[in-house]
Amino acid sequence: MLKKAFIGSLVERKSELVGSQVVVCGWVHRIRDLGKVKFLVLRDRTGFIQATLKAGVTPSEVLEEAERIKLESVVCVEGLLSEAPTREGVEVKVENLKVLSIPVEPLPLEPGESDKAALPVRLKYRWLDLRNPKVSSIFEFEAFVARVFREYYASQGFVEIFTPKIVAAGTESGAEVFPVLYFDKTVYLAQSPQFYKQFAVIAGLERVFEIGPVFRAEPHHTTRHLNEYHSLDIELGFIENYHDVMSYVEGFFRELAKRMEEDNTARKALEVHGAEPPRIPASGIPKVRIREAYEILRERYGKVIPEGEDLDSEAEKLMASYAREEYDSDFVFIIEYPWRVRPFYTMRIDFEPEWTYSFDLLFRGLEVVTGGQREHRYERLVENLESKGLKKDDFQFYLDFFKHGAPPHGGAGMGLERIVMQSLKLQNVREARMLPRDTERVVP
RNA sequence: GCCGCGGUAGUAUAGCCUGGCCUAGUAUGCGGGCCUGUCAAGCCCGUGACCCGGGUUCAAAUCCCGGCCGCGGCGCCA
Repeated sequence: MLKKAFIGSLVERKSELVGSQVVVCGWVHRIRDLGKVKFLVLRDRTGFIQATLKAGVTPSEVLEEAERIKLESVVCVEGLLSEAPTREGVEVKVENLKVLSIPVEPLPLEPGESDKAALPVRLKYRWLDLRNPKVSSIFEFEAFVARVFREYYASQGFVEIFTPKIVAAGTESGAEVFPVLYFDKTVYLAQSPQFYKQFAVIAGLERVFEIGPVFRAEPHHTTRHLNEYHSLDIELGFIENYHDVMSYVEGFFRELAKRMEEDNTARKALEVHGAEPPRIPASGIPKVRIREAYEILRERYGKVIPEGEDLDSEAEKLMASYAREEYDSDFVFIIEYPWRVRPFYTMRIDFEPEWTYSFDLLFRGLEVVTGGQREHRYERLVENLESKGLKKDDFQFYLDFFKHGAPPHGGAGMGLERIVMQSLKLQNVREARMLPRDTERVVP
């Protein structure tokens, strides 16, 4: 390895390393050339460090080589780590220098302040945008969320599964899937692992989770939709009711909030974005029946949502204010959604079939989780399908799973990028995706 | 899909409403020069832009129409 340590760790261990030889590799973030003294600020994802070259001290062939360096050149320097009046408190007195790469044309975007550029420009030159530590911290944070998700559910006895992304039919409707040419037939990109995570539960794995991409062919033009995003899915068998599912969802967010306080990477990301870990009341995330929500919205905010309709995004924001004011919570569960706005596999309430055992979780006013109890009784499932006007034949492969013993079960799907967006208070989900795919964008 | 807003150097912007004072200003980058302790280094010189097409007018970055591209709201959803 050319590089032995991240810059951040060298700086962290400065008290033991000062006075010793170090090798530092990174990108040239700044060049301050005073003629006979030259300062290079080197950067990697973990931090900055100054490298100093001085006429009469640094070997002349090294000084000469340093003349070639431009901003964002990739270099390794070797020298004595010394105390210095820099931000980091140290600098490297360069004795040897290797230029590994020099930009071949002027930079279209300056990494140091790329977050001030317009989003389309940043996305076009994302490899430069990501060099801005404020931007890379988003993806370190995303990895953190995924890691906590994986660790939390594994610790609760869930098995990680990997389901197909090439599927024969859409999950709920046919309209919002991307067709793909698969040998001599048309298949689709999965818009949810829904059927297959239920498959895994019924197949006896009982509790499963998956982190994977999903594809939505909707032509949205908003700050909260992507055509390709990552779904954090869970599904569990032998539940008593859908509150069991919500407990596991809440458990994850509680763990996530806790680890945001403890984890250095997460803390740093929150700090540079001016965000704080979410507030969850000790008494639990509040649960509001959607029928109550209609009333709250009407009486408290003068916002009318007709009975049996879904909440629109304004209503979701208002319910977030309600949760903050009444419960000091950044989260609120909206429960018992109307049957007409939920997919056919949702379990309906026995004595009120127009309503369902389902929920959404709003995080600071944005829907980040959807879940509920699934219908596991074969005949009921067929009825549900018919009630939605769907053809039984199109879903027979799925119905077959339920023919040979299916426990009561439920689950949820969470949008990874949305969780990152809301945690860090980003203005646009695209910022939470390294290379977002939207209606127009397929490169880079 | 429907609706709204926008497009000025590599980047970020001023100018547009109220046409002429625009030979299009500023910052940063880029090229060159000075400087032995800078830290968003500083100073000097230079470089570089009105999305495309049509129209109105003596005169268009500015007003009008069309196109292309971008952004956002709604719907739908994570």
